Amino acid sequence: MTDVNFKPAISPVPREEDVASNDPAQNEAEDSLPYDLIELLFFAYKDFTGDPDDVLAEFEFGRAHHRVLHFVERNPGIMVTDLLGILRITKQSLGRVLKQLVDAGIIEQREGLNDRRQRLLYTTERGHTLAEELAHLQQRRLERALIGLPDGSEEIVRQFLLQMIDPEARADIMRLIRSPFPLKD
Amino acid sequence: MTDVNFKPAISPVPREEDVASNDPAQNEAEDSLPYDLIELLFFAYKDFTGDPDDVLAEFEFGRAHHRVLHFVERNPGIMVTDLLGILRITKQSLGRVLKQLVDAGIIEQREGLNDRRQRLLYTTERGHTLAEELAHLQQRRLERALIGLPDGSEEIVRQFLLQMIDPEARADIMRLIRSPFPLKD
DNA sequence: AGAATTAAGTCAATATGACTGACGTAAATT
DNA sequence: AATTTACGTCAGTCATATTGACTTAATTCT
Repeated sequence: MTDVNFKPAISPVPREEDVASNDPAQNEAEDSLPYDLIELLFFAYKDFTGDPDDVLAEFEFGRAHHRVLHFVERNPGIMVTDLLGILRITKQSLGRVLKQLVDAGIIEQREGLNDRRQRLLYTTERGHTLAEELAHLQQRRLERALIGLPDGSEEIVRQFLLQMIDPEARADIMRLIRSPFPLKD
Repeated sequence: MTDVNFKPAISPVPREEDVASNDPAQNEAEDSLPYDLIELLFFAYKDFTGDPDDVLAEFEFGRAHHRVLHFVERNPGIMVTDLLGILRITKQSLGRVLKQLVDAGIIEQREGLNDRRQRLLYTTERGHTLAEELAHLQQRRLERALIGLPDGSEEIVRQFLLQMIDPEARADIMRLIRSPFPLKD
């Protein structure tokens, strides 16, 4: 395993296909769009989730707990099934995380009024406080990111993000985002 | 475990602190910024990484492989140490993923010319092709997300994303993003 | 020339968050 | 009465990350 032969490094030579044509218009066609946006999005998202991660680490919670807490906070009384649908994870994955949140007194389960099979999810006071703290961290970062940008930028960013989402999913997500209260009953 | 008592659900009642004042200006102060941007970003990023994930799954690779491939593609001849710095992961985490990429003929290691301890990283032809395919998927999604937005929106989004990143890290990332070639030598 | 540092890799153990598939129970619906 | 739904659970697996310690080889510092 130690006697692998490494070739000596070559000084990086542009690949044939990467050699730019002298006609700028021709390059635009293939390369018009921003390699750099890919990387900015990567780093931006990392820092965006980093703020909550730091707070949650003190509770020995991770990002999975944050997602659950967030959507329960935003959709009080949500059914387990609907939460699974939003997060696109399996019952088993949710199970462990949810149990820990309930045990920690962050989330509360209540029997459905009409349907006693349901265990509707609510944040406790403590959970509500934590959820707010985390949301504020992320809102502050979003505010900072919009500083100095021209009027209307927030709406542009909103539209941009919405159009990043698979078209089929947009309507559902729009509804989810606006609705203060559960999706079905 | 089965004999837990669930309280009956309460119909969700707004919390005291959440009851909106009749003065809209007062609400703006606390709640000015978009809860919905948080969620849009969550769903947008999920779909954004979903495209490459699907392709990579055919190779039995995951997102970790994508990140490594991407930054090697963009920084040919990068040192392992520098790659660790970019990804902010440990040597051990990188180790396994990198080995799999090398074994699969996606990434190539070459001994440094000046420093023979280095195993500089390059994509192979195959790796280059795969990296391009993945980048194009993401670029296409970014293009679609910018459709119908006013002129200058791309620059606004770029600025927004940059400002989402921790200020201390921005300069480094800017340099990384522009530089076609390694950071040090 | 010898000591210290750096680049890279490795071993071992662990944690988190996800997965599949199967099964069970209670309650609601048909 | 039969079927479906909501929820939970058991058992096993996988991918990606972690920490800490240690090794080897090569370079740099004094």
